[in-house]
Amino acid sequence: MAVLEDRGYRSTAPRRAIIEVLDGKEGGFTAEEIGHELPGVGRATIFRTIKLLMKAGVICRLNLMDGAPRYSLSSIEHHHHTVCVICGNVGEFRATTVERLLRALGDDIPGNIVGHRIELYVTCDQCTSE
Amino acid sequence: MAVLEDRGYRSTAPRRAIIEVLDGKEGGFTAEEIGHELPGVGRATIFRTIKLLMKAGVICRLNLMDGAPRYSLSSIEHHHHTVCVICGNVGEFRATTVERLLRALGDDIPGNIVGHRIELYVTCDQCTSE
DNA sequence: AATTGAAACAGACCAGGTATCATGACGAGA
DNA sequence: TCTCGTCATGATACCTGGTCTGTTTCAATT
Repeated sequence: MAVLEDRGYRSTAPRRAIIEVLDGKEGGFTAEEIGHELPGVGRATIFRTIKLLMKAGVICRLNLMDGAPRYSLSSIEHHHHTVCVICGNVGEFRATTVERLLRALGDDIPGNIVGHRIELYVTCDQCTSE
Repeated sequence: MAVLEDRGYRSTAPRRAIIEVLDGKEGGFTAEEIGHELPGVGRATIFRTIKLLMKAGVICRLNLMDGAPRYSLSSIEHHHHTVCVICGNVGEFRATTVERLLRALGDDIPGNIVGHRIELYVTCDQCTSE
């Protein structure tokens, strides 16, 4: 994860620590969680670094069904999310058909589409089997 | 708007006042806005009533691109939203193709889909022309 | 009219996030 | 490797969106 150097950001200890922690988080995470695992790092720094990593495209923000925010590593370029409504686990999926559909939809919708958000709420296999 | 009576909720002055205010809000609104227009009504009551109206299906919650919450009247059954990234104006649209697509997508996605959220971010005609 | 339980209010509280600011760390260039 | 401007940091205060609690009020029954 040479995100920082690659993009000309300073490589500082707190940033490296945060990235290190994120690296192990496959199913999404909250800002709080990070703060909890890195008590030495200031709250503001955590939010600042999250924002920075979002701008860098490394992570993205999404909402649980009740609106609670959650972040997730984005391993692939453009994608959407599935979120388990029980455990909050986040998955990614990609569907070119979705994009094509949205493009087509653009004709029926007033204004210019500049972005979109698609979230599927699921009960994940693990939660279902319990 | 006989939402309250229809659903067996009590018809109280604050609730009626809130519904009255909402009735004029076509382009979405925030809880704060309502509170501002009805200084006599407690903050808690506003949030409670919003929640109640969501449960009743009268309004629904959505997120601006930065995650800020916004509410909007839902005139039609199941629909999705367009949100202007500049003025925050909210529109509705409906596309059965979307639903069909999502159903098809379900096969490729682990877990059971229990809900979804689709938001299109646009620059509305009014904002574009300025 | 009396009762009563749902709903209201005020206000404390919580979570997520931003702004401010003095201090400290990076790292490019000499 | 020293120096110095710039950028990042942590502490803290603040903001916004929303919930919880305890007490009071009021709508709907009796």
